[in-house]
Amino acid sequence: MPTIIDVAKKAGVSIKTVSRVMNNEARVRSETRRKVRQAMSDLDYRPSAAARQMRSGKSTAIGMLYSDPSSGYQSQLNHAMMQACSDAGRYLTVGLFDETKRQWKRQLEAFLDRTKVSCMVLVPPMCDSRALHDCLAERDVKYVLISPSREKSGVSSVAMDDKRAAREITEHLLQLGHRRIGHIAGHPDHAASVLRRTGFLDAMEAASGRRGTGAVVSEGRFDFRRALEMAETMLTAEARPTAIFAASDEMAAATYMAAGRLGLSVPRDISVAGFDGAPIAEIIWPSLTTVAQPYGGIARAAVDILNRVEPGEDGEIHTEKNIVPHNIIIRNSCGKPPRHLREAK
Amino acid sequence: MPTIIDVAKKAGVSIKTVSRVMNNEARVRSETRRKVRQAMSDLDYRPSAAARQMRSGKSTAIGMLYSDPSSGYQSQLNHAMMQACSDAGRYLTVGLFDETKRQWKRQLEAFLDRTKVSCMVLVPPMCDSRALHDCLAERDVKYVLISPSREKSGVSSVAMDDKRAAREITEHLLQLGHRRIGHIAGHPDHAASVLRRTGFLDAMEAASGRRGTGAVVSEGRFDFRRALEMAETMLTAEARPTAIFAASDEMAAATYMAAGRLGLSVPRDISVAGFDGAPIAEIIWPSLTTVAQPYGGIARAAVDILNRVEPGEDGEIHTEKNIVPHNIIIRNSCGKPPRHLREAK
DNA sequence: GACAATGATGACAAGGTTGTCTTTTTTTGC
DNA sequence: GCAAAAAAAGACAACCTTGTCATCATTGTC
Repeated sequence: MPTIIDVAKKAGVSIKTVSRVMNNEARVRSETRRKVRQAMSDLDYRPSAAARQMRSGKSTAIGMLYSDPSSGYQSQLNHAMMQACSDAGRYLTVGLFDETKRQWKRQLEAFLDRTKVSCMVLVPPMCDSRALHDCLAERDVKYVLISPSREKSGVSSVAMDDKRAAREITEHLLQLGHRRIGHIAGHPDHAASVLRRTGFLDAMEAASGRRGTGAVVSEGRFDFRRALEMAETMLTAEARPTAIFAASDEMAAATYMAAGRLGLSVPRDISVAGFDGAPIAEIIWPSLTTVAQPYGGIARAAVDILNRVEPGEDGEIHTEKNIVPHNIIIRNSCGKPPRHLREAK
Repeated sequence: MPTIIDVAKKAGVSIKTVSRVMNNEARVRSETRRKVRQAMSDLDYRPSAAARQMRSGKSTAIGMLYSDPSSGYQSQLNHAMMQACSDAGRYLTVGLFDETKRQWKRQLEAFLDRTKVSCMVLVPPMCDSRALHDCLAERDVKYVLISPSREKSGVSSVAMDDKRAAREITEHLLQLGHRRIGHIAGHPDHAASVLRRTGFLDAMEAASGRRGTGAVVSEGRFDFRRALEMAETMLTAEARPTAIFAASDEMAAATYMAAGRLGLSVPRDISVAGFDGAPIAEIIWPSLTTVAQPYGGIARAAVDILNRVEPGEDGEIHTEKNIVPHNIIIRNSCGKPPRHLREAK
């Protein structure tokens, strides 16, 4: 493996100059810079993370805390972050973190001491903890929030537009001819749940001209069993909806099960749409129309922001709120409403 | 943060001696060893990973390759490994790895060069790739296999006993009074599928006295839709089974759905058991009786082996095949067979 | 044309650990 | 009780990078 010394020899400069070029310091002639860059790529040189960390006391890795292993959201994001870091030539260091425990602060400090990370990505629900923010600020760690419930001044964030996605998938159902649509909402404490519900209601209002018309909302709270009950209630009601939009793919799967119990076929008798783009959406049958969370885009944006944060570093951090575009994935779970239930426009 | 120098001063010895104690080298008097250990814990000293890596050119982290992000198995194991490493005071460095791509070897070498890991954990399906083994051996990387299809001499492995677990959960169904039991098997290429099917058939044979009696096996191949079809076929057959044991929790969920469509209630009309202990098993309703893969135990055992491999290192590696005990989780998806379908003992 | 100011580059130390070699202490054998 | 051998402990360099300070070259000013 070539070292900085090899590069310096090859470029005919001192090692310090190579260091300057690597770190984008000023005061290097562009001609020299070019020579050094050339030598670096010729030798396929990669700086030693260990040596850098030793000198500066900081790791170049990006830190990420991870609380709930069973959460599909966190593991998907984890994977996307690994990919994004890898693509950007950086590393991801994940730490297990239980924010509900008393000693969370010690746990966090141990993580920071051991890994020496100087920049982090905060995911829900940790990204909303004020105490966590304070702790990181105190130790001078830069961070980016992913899908926070509320923005924080001076801190960049990355998120998808939940409200708009919910509106769009509802519009898809409306376009198919559905006029009476149920929504199984997530847990009201999650910011995303509220946004999705609002997007749904907005679309219904735009279609009917009046808020609430044709919309049936119940709280599934991201809980399979509860969603199962809610869906059963909806589907046995007098004027049952012809489509159900669930705020998560799991709850959509529960809706499938409720439909199955009642002898209703998806999508012939009842259309179902989900949200998340979870693996289960592809797995279950018929495959589920859903909103794919742009995990990859979110992760790339987060890494990108952290990459740009470093160089400036003179206090003037450019804060941004990044909205990553999502995708509606049309699969086989939505069709036209059954003829006898179609309402006049 | 205290350094090795602080420890040496506190213990009244040279830094080299502290280093010797840390690395469990011979030639240190037990009295001295004690003093140093005391000083280390008094100061809450942690060696700097960066400095160590710089000196030795090797990272102390444990490497792990990760291919399929949507695989619940891999993400569960990933989490368990993080936990186990954290408990053992080590780090986990994961790399994304696509063994189907042509340039997998370059990808692997880049991973090794960049991370400098000297010991790794190989998970299915990578752990069965002979080429991968050769590549690691060539670069002198120690590794442990997790649930390999076949053992490799000179390499330790960790696994659960799939056959026995399948036998046990089948026995549970037999004890409840079921005599005609269906099995939806996994993909025949997976070693685990074959073991689970064998365990099932063994239990059925032990109960009935003849191989195959009362057993209905079909191949679900770990595919939701296929499992749905298989379950439907089983449940509409003339002499339908009163219980179905699926080789994965997902396929068990498909069985729930098939039952729902046919108007059968779980567990009143049909008992269902799964395998894996996936999050979905807790989520769906009724909650699923299943075999919990001992992810935590497997990860701990793997880390443990790697911890012990290092010190010896004098060629004589103690190879072991480690079987980690599993747990059958009894939930609410299995009951007695419906009265009219019970057969005489 | 001499001097200062600025820009570009280099020499060297430091950071925490371990390998090599050396020195000191203890044990063994007579 | 002494020499030799073995065990225990230490001194010092090396690993690769970056910060500090010094040096050299160029430009601008009077």
